[in-house]
Amino acid sequence: MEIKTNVPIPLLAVVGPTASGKTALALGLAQRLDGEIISADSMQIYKGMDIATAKPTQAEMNGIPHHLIDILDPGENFSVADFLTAAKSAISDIRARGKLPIVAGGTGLYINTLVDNVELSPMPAAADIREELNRLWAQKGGEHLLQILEEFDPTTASSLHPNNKGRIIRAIEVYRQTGIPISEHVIRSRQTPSPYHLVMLGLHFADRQELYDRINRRVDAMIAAGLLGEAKSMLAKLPPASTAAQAIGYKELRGHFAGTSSLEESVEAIKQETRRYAKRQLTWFRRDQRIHWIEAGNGRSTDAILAEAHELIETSAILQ
RNA sequence: GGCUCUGUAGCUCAGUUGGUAGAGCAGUGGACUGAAAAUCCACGUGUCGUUGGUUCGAUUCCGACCGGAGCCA
Repeated sequence: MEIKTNVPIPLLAVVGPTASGKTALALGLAQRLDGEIISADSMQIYKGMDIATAKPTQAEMNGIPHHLIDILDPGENFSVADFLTAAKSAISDIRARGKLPIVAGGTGLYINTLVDNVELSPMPAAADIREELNRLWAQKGGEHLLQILEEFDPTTASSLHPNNKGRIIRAIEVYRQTGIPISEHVIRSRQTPSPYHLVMLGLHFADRQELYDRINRRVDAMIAAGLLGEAKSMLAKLPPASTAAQAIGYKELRGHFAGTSSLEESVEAIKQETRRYAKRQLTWFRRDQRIHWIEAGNGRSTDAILAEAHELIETSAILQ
């Protein structure tokens, strides 16, 4: 759905690592600014994945409309492209209602693709090509596929490491389907300027350990809230390769359910994987100079964070 | 109290026939365009327990001391 207007669309983005308090901040802002929330989270998309994804409950949502949460069954596939379509459509609906769209979430790729107004070119699924390339990978290895890629897309080939199977295969797949190198697609996708009057807020922790402590505590709380049961029933019905089965909090419990590792070990693994995930998110968001970082640690209250965020938004004048 | 073993990176441990040391894990930094909670890359200086001695040179050999473990009393 195209948004036809020359007037910039106000858009608020709330980003940060997992367990940093994005949900609470986005909710507070939605209440104050008459907004609606668009979740940019690759796992909260799925129904039933509630505890592991720290999805806000109906009560916590407090009447604020949330978009892109619980829209798919866990076995279904989803991608950035699907996110982009759905998020744009949500924005235009929210605008039509005269409300402020607030995109909040930890999936950096989703956030950036939306906020930068990336236009992905049509790309039909090509399971057969992918399968063939996977076979070739198994037979001849990454160097060989990289050489193939080099022939028609040296730019991408030189930026990929031979071990990076997924990206190499994807790059070849794109060229085979469209006749255009993926590096060229990337350039074309960025030609339309962003229609948004954007304010990006990021939650920051001066002390990394404080974030990690929050993560550790949240995992314990998830266990207390029944993560084991949720994980068991999800894993039972999901194909191991599905996106949903890769959620942190499920895959680490496989060993426990199989009896090959103790519950304690599995819980430690969840904590560790969550910390690593947070670190990757920090790397992703750190490079974005547009983000206004708000200190969320050092014992700052939700109200203080909210007040600072509110002030930043007012000075940005996006709500004119 | 005696004997034996042991003390090296945040952790578990290698190693140096004497020339100041390296793996795994943890951790840190980075990349990222249809699976992104995924995937991939890079990064190892540490009073070699302390202190004396021998030596051109000691983390390495010897002594004492301080931790830890075990056995005997």
